[in-house]
Amino acid sequence: MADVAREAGVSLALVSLAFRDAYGVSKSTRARILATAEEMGYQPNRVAARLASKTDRTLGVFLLDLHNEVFADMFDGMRDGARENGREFVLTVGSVNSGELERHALDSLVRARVDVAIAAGLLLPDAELAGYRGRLRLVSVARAVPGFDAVVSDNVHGATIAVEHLISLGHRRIVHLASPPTDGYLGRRQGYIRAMEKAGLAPHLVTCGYSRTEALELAGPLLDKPERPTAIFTHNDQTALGVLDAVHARGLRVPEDLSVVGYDNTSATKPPGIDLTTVDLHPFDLGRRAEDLAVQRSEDPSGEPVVETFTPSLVVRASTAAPPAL
Amino acid sequence: MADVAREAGVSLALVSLAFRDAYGVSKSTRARILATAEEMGYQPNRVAARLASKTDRTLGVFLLDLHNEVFADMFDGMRDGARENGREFVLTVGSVNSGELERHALDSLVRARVDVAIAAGLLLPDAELAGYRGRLRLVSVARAVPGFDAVVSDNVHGATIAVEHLISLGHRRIVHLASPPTDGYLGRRQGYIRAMEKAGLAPHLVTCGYSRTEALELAGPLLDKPERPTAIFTHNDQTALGVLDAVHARGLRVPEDLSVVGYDNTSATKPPGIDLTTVDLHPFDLGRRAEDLAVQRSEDPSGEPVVETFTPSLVVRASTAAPPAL
DNA sequence: GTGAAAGCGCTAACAT
DNA sequence: ATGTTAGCGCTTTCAC
Repeated sequence: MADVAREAGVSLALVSLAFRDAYGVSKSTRARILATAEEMGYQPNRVAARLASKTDRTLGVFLLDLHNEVFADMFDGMRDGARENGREFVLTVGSVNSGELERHALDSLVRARVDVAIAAGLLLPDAELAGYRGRLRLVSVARAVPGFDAVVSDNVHGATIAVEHLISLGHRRIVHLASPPTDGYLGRRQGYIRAMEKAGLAPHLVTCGYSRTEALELAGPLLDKPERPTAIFTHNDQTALGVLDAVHARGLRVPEDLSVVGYDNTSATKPPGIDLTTVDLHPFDLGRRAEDLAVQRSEDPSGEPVVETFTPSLVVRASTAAPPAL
Repeated sequence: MADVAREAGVSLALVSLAFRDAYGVSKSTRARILATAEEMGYQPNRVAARLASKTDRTLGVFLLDLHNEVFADMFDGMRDGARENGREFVLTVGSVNSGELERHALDSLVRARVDVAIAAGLLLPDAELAGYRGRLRLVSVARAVPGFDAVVSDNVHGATIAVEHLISLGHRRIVHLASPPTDGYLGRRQGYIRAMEKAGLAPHLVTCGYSRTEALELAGPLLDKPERPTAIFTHNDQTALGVLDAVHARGLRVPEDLSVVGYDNTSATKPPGIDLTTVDLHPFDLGRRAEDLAVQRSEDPSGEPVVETFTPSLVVRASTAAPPAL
C-alpha cells in the first residue's frame, strides 16, 4: 500500500480511503490512485483490512450440499445481492451425511470472524445450533432456527397445494417420501398429513434420505405392492427423480401408472423427458432476500430475530394426471 | 486468547502454540488449554492468525460453476485431502457465462493472500491468466495453463476412446457437440477429429455452450435432418442430457435411434432411466491430487510448473448400441 | 486532503 | 516448558 501511495504521490491514509469509496477523497485523486494500483497489480490485503477494521464488509455463507442444485440457485441469489451491496463472501460447505463437516464449516465461519453468516440448509438440531448464539450471527435459509433470523418458505402450504393438486386429479392412495425428521424441516410432512386427513384419506409416510439413489431403492418396494400408490409426493426434487428412476426400471410410465410431485423446482426437473410437477421453493429469491437481511443485520445487530416467510407455488407439468382407472 | 490463557493459568504464547499442535507444549497442558477454550466457546481468530504468520495453512479454491456437479465431485476430493493435511479453504465461485465473475473470484483470492489456489474449470484465456503470475500461485484443475501447475485429464485420449467405441459399434455419422473453443479445452475436440479421420470418416463439429438447454436446442435440428447422425458425442454430461432431452422430445429412442456418449461421469448419468455411456474424468481424484500438489507447492514454492495427467476411462452403459439398420 | 501513530489479535523469535 | 515482545498490513483517529 505504501508503494502505491508513493507512486501516486499521496499519503498512505488516502490510498486506504480510496479503496473503500470512502468519504473525503476527491474523484480525481481516487481515480489516479486506483489507476496506479491497477498498474502495479496491487490488490489490498483483505486479511489485514479485516483485522484492522471493526466493521468489515464480509459475509459468511454456508451451503449444505454442492450436489443439490437448489443450493446453487440460492447462492446465485446471495451473490446477486452481494454484488449490489459491495460485499464479499467467505464460503463454506457442509454435507448431507456428516454433521461433523457441518460443524466444521460453521466453526470455520466463527474463526473467520464474519459478522453475519447466511446458512442454507442447516441440518444440525436446534439445540446444537443454539450453541452458536453470541459467537455467530446467523441468517438461516429454508429453515427456521429458534433465536436466529431466517428466510423460509411456507412448507406446510407447499405440501398442501401439492397434495390438493393430486387429490383434485382423483388420487386417493398418495404416499409421501418424507425427509428424515430433522428440526426445522417438519413442515412438508405436516402439510401432507393435514391435507390427507382433511380429505379423509390415510396418510402413508416413508422416510427417505436426500439422495436420488435412496429414493430409487425405497420407491421400488412401494411400486411392487399389489395395492400400490397412484401418486408419490417427495420432499425434494432429487428424491422425485429417484422415484422416476424406480418407475422406469419397472417398465411403468409416468403419469399413466403413477403421478409424481417433487419439491424445489430445480432445473433438473424441467427437461422434456422429465417434465416434473413440483413445488417451486423460489430458491434464488430466498438467497437474495437472505443476503439483504444479513446486510441489515450487520448494519444494525440489535432487535429481535426476524423470520421472513415466502410462499411456494405449484408448477404443474407432465408428471401428474388422473390416476389409472381401477 | 488472553482470557483463555488466564483461565487455564498459562501464558498467552502457550495457548497459541497449543492450538497449532505445535512443538513444545506438554500433552497435559495442551489438553487443559483446549478444554478451557472449548468451555469458553473460544475459537481462534484466523484473520489475526493469518496476518501474523507468514506461512499459514489456508488454500484458496475456485470452482467455475455450482450448477455442474462435476465441480462438486472435485471439491469433495479437495476437501478429503484438506482434512488429512489440516488445511482450511477460502472458497470462491465463478460462472460459465461471466468472465467478470471469474476475474472477481480470482482477485478475491489474491486479496485473501492465500499462498496457493486450486482452480477448477478456469475459462479465462491463457493471456489473461498470465497476469496472475507472481500474484497468485495457481494449481489449475482439468485445464493446463502455461506457466502454472496443473492436474489434468488426457482429453484427447478420452475423446478417442469415446469415438472408437462408437465406431466399433458400427457408427459412421458421429457428430461432436463441442465446447466453445477456449484455451486449454481443445483436447476433446482434437481427439474426436483425429479419431474420425483415422477411421476415414468426416468430422462434424457443432459448438455448444455448457448448459443442458443449449444442447437441447442445438441437437434438435441435427435430429430433424434427413441424414441425421446415428451417434452424438458431447463435451460434457450436461450437454449429453440435453441431447437425450431432444431425442425424447421427438419421440425417438436411445440407443435404438441414436447413440449418445457424454463426458465426466457425473452422478446424474447413472440412474436407470438415463444410463448414459460416458467418459469418466475421475473428478474426485483430480481434486484430491490437486490438493496434494497445492500443499506441496505451499511448502516448496520453487521449481518448474508441474503438470500431472490422469487417464480417463470409458464407462459403457445403455445409451450406446449399434446404429439402426439403413 | 495530509501525516503520524495507536491498535486489531494473533505468531514467532528470543529469553528464561 | 513457559513468558516477553516485536511485528503482520491495514484502519482509524487526530491534529494539521
